[in-house]
Amino acid sequence: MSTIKDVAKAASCSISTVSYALNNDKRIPDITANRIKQIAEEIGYFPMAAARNLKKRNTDTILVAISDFGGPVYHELLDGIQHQLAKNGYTMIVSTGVSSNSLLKERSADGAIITDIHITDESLIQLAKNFRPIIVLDRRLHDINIFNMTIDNHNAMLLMTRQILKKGYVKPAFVHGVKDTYDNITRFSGFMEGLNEQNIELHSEYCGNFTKESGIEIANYIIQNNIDLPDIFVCANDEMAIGIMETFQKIGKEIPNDFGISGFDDIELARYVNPKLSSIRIDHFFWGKAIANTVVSLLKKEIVHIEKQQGTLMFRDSF
Amino acid sequence: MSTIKDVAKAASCSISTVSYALNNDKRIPDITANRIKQIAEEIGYFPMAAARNLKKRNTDTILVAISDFGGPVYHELLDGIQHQLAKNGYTMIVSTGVSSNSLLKERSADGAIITDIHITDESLIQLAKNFRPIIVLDRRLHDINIFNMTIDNHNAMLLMTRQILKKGYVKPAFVHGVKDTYDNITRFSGFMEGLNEQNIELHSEYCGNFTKESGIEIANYIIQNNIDLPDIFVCANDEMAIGIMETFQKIGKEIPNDFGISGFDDIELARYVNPKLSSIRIDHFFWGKAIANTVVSLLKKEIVHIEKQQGTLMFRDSF
DNA sequence: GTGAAAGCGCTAACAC
DNA sequence: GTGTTAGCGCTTTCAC
Repeated sequence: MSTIKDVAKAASCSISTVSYALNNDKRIPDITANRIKQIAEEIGYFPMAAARNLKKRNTDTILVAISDFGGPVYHELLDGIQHQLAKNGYTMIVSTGVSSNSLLKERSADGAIITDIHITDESLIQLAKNFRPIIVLDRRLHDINIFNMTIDNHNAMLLMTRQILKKGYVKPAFVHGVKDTYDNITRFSGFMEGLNEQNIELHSEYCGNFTKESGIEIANYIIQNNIDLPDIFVCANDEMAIGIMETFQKIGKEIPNDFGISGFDDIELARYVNPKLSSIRIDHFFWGKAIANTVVSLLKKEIVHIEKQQGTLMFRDSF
Repeated sequence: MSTIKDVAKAASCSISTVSYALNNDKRIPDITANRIKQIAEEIGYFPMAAARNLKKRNTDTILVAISDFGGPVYHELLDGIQHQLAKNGYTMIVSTGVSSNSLLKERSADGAIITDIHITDESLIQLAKNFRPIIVLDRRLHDINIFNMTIDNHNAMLLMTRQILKKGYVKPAFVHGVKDTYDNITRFSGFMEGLNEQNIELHSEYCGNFTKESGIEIANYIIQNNIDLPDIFVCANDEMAIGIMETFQKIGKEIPNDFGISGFDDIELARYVNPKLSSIRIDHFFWGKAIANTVVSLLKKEIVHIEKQQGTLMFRDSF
């Protein structure tokens, strides 16, 4: 492995000159700089991140911590973040699980974007004591170094609920995801506000965990216990909705004749299930770019204005 | 930000003692070690990666470079890799686009797993001059520091083709993905071997780029130019197959009555389209774990035995 | 315009 | 069992 010393030796100059040349310091004339760059290239020299980071006390890297790579929701978000970060000269690294914690604590990145329910609020607040900025997408935290960029779940769900009630549904059920998560709480509150506006009572509620499997379990539970059906299931996300749909269809129920159903996220599958699932679409690519811009601005100590990301109602055939 | 010096001061000992204690050196008695750990905890000290990496000349991190986060194929693979890497005390970071190149050149990781068609063979071979190990999943490269862990596309496609021909299809077309990629070349060669075994001629071939959109374009091209249809489209992946299916169905074609179709990868959608798409399933989670194990062994300088990952034929309703 | 040298935060060889 | 110290590869201040 070649170091800056090797380049200096080959170019018969000092290491500081090499460093200046490679970092485009204007003090070095172009002729010299180009010669040095050429030699560095020939030798196959590239500055080592660890050394540069240690000296400069920054990494030009942003960490994105996600819950897992399994969900269908992250792709566009990550692509959007990467796109915009690259434009601004930052490197994006993505991690899950225990890796995220190590990377954060070891300060392997200058900033962090968190959407990982496994990382506790406490650990984030602890981290924020000497790490900034932290952008959280999946919760609301109040700390000088933490910035909340969330989806306006409440509003989107309120609008959706209004449309549902307008269609004449009067026995609505809510299907929760992981109960104490930001997404679930705010989606539920938007739904309840919609119900209250029309003085409609909540018919029933079920608790899943945002997975299709939990939707299947809920449906089976209802079927096996012969529980009175709502006339519409309003679900905290698409995956649970799809699980419920498929399970009821297996025993011959017809949607939306026997009951309606709605989702949230507008995953690709929503357009493939039969009937097509009505849902709420978030432009994740756009949102990702906005998040990246915010991190970059924050890193530059600029003043930022943060708005909740709005959703678009996608009416299809499921209610 | 607290450093090892702060801990040393607080514990009234030298920084080396702190370092030893925190790294569980047996020379430090448990009582002392625990006291120091406790103090470090209170102070909120955590070793800085850049400093440790610089000194130790390794990062305990593995980089996974992928083409993008958009495809449906990577999730399980990444989860599998992360799972097994974490078990062995390694941190996984994932990157795309230009980020991958920087991270690699700057030696931000000890090893790399590459499945990114945007990274050229040349740059990989260049990198391999002083970086090891590099595991490539999407090509075959011969270099002392590069290890090829690929899917046995040829064999899987050969087996699939045999079954197709056994069903009586005689006018088979092949739908290419990005033409000079390893996956496309080997899938095509397996297909051709199957044809040759039975002396069946290739009816026609089309060239897409592994996306659903390219499948749609191909189908539209065929329709608009009124081209003679094959009796089966053998596609280099599911997404193109689904694009083709949907486009022909829009003009009233029925599958598999009017023609058959097959895919590769067995993405989740394959089971949701109508008719359900026959495809070739790769156990990506398992494969990911195998890849991680290989990297870890390589890093420990152990001898590794690498086998191509086999696929499973999933016969459904599309031919 | 260029070079010498300090020092970032750590680990580990060496001394005691 | 603990402390002193060199040095990893860079950037940057300061001197010339």
